[in-house]
Amino acid sequence: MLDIRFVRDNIDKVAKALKDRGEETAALKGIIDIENKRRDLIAETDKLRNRRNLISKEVGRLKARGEAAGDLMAEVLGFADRLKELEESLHDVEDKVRTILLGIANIPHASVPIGLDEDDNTEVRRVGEPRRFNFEPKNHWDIGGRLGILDFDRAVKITGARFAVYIGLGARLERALINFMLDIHTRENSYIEIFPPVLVNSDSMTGTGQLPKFRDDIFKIEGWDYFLIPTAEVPVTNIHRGEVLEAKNLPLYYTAYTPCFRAEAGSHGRDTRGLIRQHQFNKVELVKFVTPETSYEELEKLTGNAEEILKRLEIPYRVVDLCTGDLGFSAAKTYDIEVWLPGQQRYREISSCSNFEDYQARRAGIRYRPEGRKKNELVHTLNGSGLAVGRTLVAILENYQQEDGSVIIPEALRPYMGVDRIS
RNA sequence: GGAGAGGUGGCUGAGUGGUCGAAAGCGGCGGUCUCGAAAACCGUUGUGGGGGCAACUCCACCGUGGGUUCGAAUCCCACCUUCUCCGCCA
Repeated sequence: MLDIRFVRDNIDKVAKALKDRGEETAALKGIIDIENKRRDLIAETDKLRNRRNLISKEVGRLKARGEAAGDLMAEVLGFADRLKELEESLHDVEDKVRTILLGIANIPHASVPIGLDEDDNTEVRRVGEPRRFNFEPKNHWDIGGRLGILDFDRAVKITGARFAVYIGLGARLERALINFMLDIHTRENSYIEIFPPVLVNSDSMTGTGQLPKFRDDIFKIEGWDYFLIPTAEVPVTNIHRGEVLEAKNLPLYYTAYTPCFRAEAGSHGRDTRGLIRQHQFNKVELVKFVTPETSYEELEKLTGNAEEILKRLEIPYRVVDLCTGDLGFSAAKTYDIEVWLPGQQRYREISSCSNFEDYQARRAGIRYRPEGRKKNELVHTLNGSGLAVGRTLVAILENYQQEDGSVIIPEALRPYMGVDRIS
């Protein structure tokens, strides 16, 4: 959420930001009027409340002395209805302002390339050489199917489309990857491990920005104000919702493995086969709470932490700087990490690392008290996948496949697998 | 699921209708003392918002949302939540 005072004073900047994102600016129309109305209402209600408070005190004094106070009490009754009306209008207008603000996307950082869609993203770096195959590399669903470690047909029976059953060494590989990632992040990069609830309430979903705008993308539990998390970002960021953090405890680094659930509304026909786009998938997430002046430096470090996993696994990837049109709703800047998939002959997103600046912190009320200063400030929040586990498994199957259909396990993963090949 | 007791400032904890935004203690910060520190003593110390260049001033906030009243931390209703006992349960 943007600061209403910022919006009021910089309406042109906000409009340009939305335009750069390719979003409607209609929401901005009238927000200034509503905000002015809000402030007028505050002035008027406060004036009446002040009068009422003064009178009430006087009534108290008079009654203590046993004197009559009927006239004063009558005066308050004279404007009681008016005050009630004003308070209701104020309530109403405050809700309106908040609703509009909740629907306005974050302002992209100045360094974000202007562009329409993913074709305008800027490649930042490429790491690792795609392997040359002396045979036609297969898709991961073919590899996994033949090895008997992935079963999509039975998942349809159990649940439906966009689910998978992992079997035997397939299940073990998924679990090995989770442990491998968590171990690196906790032991080498001092992230604190979290295992959060995977059902969250609507306040949490609003805090990180999924609600109210992206209701269709998430699963809701019928009859409850509970939602299945689309990412661990939601419960982990909301750990500190409504809190004032100690400056000396910042930056805070958290990592969490969770299953993630996405409705994938509007992506019918895309990635219908295989593990790439599932309703349920595993992810190890990295979340940071930092002071504003360090957040961009922290974004670079966080992205590096995610990249480290692919380096250890020796899988080629590239990092792209998302353009304004591809940037997520709450993010000010995002780096995507894309792995090379020989089966598709292209790079596919495996991690998204973002700096939200104070956008989520303002929604969720996450502040800190800066050293030596009196006023509390909003923290900056960041998060990134470190990594999407299912897609990492895909990358391993496709990059490490052999002509005979077997798959070699990357060196770094062997202690977690207990075997060096799946065949 | 049933019965009961609670939710007050960073923490502990008083406050059951009228200068209560809230006693007291602890903690924090500043100072005196000290070579320095501790102790002791003195002072200070919640959040958000409106107006004002500022000094300052006003409003709101005692789990959340409603209600009663001239006036609510205090009374009423609903909800959330914590604890204890019983039941159930991986």
